[in-house]
Amino acid sequence: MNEIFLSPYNPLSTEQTIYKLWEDSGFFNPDVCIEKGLTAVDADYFSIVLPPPNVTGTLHMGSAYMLALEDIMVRYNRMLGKKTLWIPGTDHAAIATQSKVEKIIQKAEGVNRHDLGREAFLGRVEKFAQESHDTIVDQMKKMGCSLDWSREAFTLDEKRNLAVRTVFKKMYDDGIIYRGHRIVNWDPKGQTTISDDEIVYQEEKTKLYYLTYGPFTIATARPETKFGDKYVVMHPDDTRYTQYSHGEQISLEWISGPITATIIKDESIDMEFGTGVMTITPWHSVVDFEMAERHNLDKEQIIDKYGKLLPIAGEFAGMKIADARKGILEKLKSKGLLTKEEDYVHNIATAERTGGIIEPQIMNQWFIHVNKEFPYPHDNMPHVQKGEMVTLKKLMLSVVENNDIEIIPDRFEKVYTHWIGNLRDWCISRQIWYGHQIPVWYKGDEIYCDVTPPTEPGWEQDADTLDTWFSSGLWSFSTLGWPNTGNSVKGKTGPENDFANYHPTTVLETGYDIIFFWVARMILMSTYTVGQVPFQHVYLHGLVRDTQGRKISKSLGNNIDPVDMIEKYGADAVRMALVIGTGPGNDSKMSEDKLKAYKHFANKIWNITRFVLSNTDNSPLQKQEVPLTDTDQTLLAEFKTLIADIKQDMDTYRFYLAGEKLYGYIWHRFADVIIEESKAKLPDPATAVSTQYMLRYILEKSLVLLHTFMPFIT
RNA sequence: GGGAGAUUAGCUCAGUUGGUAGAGCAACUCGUUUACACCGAGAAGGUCAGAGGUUCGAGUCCUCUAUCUCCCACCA
Repeated sequence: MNEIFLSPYNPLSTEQTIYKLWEDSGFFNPDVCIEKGLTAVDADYFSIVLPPPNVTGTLHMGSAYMLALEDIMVRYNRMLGKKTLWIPGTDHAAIATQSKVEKIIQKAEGVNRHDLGREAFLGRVEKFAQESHDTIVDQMKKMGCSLDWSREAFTLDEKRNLAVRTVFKKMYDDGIIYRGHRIVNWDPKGQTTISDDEIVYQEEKTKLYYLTYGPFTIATARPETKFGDKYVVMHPDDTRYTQYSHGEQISLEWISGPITATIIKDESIDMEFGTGVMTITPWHSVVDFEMAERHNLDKEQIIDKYGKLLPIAGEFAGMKIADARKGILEKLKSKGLLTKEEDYVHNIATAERTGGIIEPQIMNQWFIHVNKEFPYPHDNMPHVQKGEMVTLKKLMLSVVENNDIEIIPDRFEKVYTHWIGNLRDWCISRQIWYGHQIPVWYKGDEIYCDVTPPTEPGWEQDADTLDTWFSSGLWSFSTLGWPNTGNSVKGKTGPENDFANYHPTTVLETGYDIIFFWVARMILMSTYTVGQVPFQHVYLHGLVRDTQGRKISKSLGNNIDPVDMIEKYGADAVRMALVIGTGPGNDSKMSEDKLKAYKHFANKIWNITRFVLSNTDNSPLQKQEVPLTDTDQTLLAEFKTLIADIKQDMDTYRFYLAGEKLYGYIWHRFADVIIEESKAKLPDPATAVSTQYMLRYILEKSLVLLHTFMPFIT
């Protein structure tokens, strides 16, 4: 017996050297496993792409949970003999990373990105991203992740950029991507558009002001936007206003003087709210914009992109809207137009990353058309025929409704389909610098879109970059060699054949909080671009919260660094604590008590091993069958039943159960009962050999089973 | 406004198709037996939120109620 077993288990001193051994072995690379005869060339495959962590700093416990779950799946399938690929990578996270670096340089040097200029600023961002990347990779290795580092990817590297440009061009040619003046979510603070999903609503207590608008009374929470309102809208069935007809013009006195207003009848009006009459501001409200589109009404800009009032506001022009409100109210009051005000609670839209208050604006931006019909060009989707007229929405719905993709837990299928139902065109252009620049060039009125720039002089590239989720959406296939997959052959080894061998990926394992951001976008991109689902199963994990059940956030300062926990309790204990007791889709709380318990378990395993080795080391134990006592036969049969049970749990994604059963068996059955009873049987020549065989068998198999959960100690 | 989830031992949470309630931590008693005190043995602790229903049998299925959490939409 190795004398290492004489002292308690020390994870810190062993984990790093063990990870090194794994890396040197090359077994995380499926090609090496095939070369060395560990995996059959024609074996089934199992593949996962790692949800790439944002290069905005360090990993948190939530990422550690994700890594633990995925490594468990990957090691399990690799041990089953499947060709197993787990691709590592990181995400440039465009706006998140840019705003983080902007904050850093603002604080440290008092400069903003415009002071530095595009090129110099991007240099800073790249340096920051590189440092974050290195930290994150180190953290992933400390967690014991069996990722194939030879295939590492970055959402903004050259290969992924080629994939982005290729998809953009294809969508542009198909009319799926279009440029147009449409209402978008403008963040005056970040000076960029953001998508609907990047909006965070915050409750605000304010006033609802009632204003006299000719013969009507209208209510508004934002008097500063009302300068240009020249349409007054009511429900066609509202009996209070039957004397007014659609299109009728009336003259009235408004904020800056007399105006002519037009009556509009629209069924979207809620007769119950306020007076049942409202004026509209199509340039700065999504709902009003849609109404204006329906009736072909004029739209006028009131607020500029810095959040300041335009000349239409008369003496208030140039003022920030928040500053102007008071003066505007006074003016309304003095003109006798303000009749009533009451307390009002509503939600205001803010930008997730900058906290800026969103001001809807009509702008010329790039969009992905989710409702445009086109003939489906691929012929390998089980429930969509080649040539069938589809939309991106239909594709996204079809694969989940037909179970081409299984979502675990299944209640999220409803969440997903409901979200698709409400989906609007996706605004993909961003006025930030860090990201994939849009592959479109302009010369006067001419537009040129291609994978490569135009060769003639005089063309200028669109300055905007793409929403970070555009490149993330391609992740399942951009990491597998696409678009250079022309010679990709199933059954042949090497990265050039990855697409044929490993796509669709087997499982996407990620947090339920990014089902819309990412899961849906990957489904959109993959079914459209390569005619395959991106993954066959989606396993959604919950959030890891702090001991008080709060969300981990920077402002609360309650982030636990997994590396600190690994140093204190060992990576194996961290993995067990994260995985056990938490089913898919459920949030969990991280407590040090739980970590301590699994560190003790690691030590228990250590001592079990020490006992078994010291009692079987010098025995003539061979691989061949040993005549077993009835007792030992029963014990082994019981153990084999457990293995079958655990295998079933593993196959049905119930890792939390499998881990708990292993824990319970090893500690409270094997150690507390079987080993205790063996102490009487070992010295007896009649039972010694059988007992030794039985102990050794259970120990070795237990370690194998436990390896997926606790790879280092086992 | 729409939807989802939770409510089980003092605390944190498991409990897969309905069949005698489980784990970790904490607390209690005993034990320092040559794998382990990062241990073992034992005992204690729950009308499984409440009410009704289905069933031979319900924490598990159905209905309603209460409380909490989250997601989506966002009304001038």
